[in-house]
Amino acid sequence: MTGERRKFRREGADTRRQALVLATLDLIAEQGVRGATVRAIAERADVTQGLIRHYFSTKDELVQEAYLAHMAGLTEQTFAGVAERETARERLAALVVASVTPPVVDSASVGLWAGFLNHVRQDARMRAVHAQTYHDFRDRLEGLIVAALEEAGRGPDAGQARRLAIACNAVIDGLWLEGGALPEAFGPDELTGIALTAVGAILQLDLEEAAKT
Amino acid sequence: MTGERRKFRREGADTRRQALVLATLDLIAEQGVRGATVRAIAERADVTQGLIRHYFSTKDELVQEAYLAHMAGLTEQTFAGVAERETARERLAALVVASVTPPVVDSASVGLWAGFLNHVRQDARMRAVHAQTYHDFRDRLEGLIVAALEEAGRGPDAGQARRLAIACNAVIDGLWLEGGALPEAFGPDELTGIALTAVGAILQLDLEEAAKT
DNA sequence: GTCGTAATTATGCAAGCGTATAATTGTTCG
DNA sequence: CGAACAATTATACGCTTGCATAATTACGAC
Repeated sequence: MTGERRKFRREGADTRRQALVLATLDLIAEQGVRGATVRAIAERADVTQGLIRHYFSTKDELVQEAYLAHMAGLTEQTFAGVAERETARERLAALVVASVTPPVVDSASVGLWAGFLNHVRQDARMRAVHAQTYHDFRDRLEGLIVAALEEAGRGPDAGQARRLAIACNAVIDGLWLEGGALPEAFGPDELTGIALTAVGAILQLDLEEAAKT
Repeated sequence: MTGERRKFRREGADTRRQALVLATLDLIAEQGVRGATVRAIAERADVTQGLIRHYFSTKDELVQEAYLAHMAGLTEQTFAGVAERETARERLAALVVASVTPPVVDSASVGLWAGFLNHVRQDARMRAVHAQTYHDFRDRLEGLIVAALEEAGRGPDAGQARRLAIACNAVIDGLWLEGGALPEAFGPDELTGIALTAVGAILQLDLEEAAKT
């Protein structure tokens, strides 16, 4: 019984890095940050742990890249299908609906986000990623809000637009969070209706009709 | 130089348990869950680590109790001073303001909450505490909303009341979260104004005037 | 007082962690 | 075909972790 050395295939750097990032996200989502050990990540990505050090000089570096990937994916999922809509109001409604619907609303995704938050509070680079993601999303939301209001003949000034975007973003974030953290607390389409009504009330726009398109 | 054994005082069980819980919360808030090791907690509480096992049969038990204490404290802080107000609308406004103002809005507090969330997703007992805290807060909020609307001559039905409470709760949660996670992103009283306007818009009530009382 | 006991300290252990480094092996290029 | 090189595996080290257990000590009861 000679201990046989494991066979392996060579892969490009991008492929391997991506696989490791994906494995990291899976593990954090499933078992929290504690479960995402170097050994577990390597096993999930079907490599040995030494390889991680070959692509990331430290584990924090890997975690940081995973965070970036997760946040980018979240924003992308949320805005998918928004641009196709005809009117600005419909685009806004589509964004609101997507924000509180799977796959964006998801227990694992919220857990992932929460797991990262403490890293964010301690690492300056991760804090920068966090701030950038947040402002990026809010700016795009603000753009949609301004367009929808102008479409309705009401152009808000800059200060108003900012405040409206913050408020709408808060509703969306709050519902996203609660929907992910307590999935069984809400009915199937309940969050969608509440989100449209609430954002509509804040902006004084009828979004519920616009969402049906 | 004989290694001198450490002097100590005997304390009641309640005192020590509370001290350990407080030390745990401090550490999680400051350094995240990773920093809250048994040894660090003991040092912060000025005892040796063995004592923790004397009061809590496992570390998770201590963490669970700390979570309970934190959530209870948060709710208590939020509702402090609400009952004293004259009208229901003023009470509601006071609650909204308190929810997005320090000490409730606080980076460490949000970090603490996020740090617990992953424990919550994995431990059934912690999930129960989480759900209970959330529903408790939302029910009290719903009570205030119904009272304020009735005061204004508009009594919502049960379904409406529930949806309004969920929406207002989402605004509050979202602003609480963002205010705590990105303190520098908002002006001093900005969150207060936005919260009052947004909740007021959802309920179609003027809360900004009521908050001045 | 001194005695009993519960509170507290001291010490140790096995497991898991991130990281470092040396040994192999697949791949590419002449 | 063979040599060079990077990708990958294998192994090990030092540290920290949560938990266990034995040794001490403060404090109240009598």
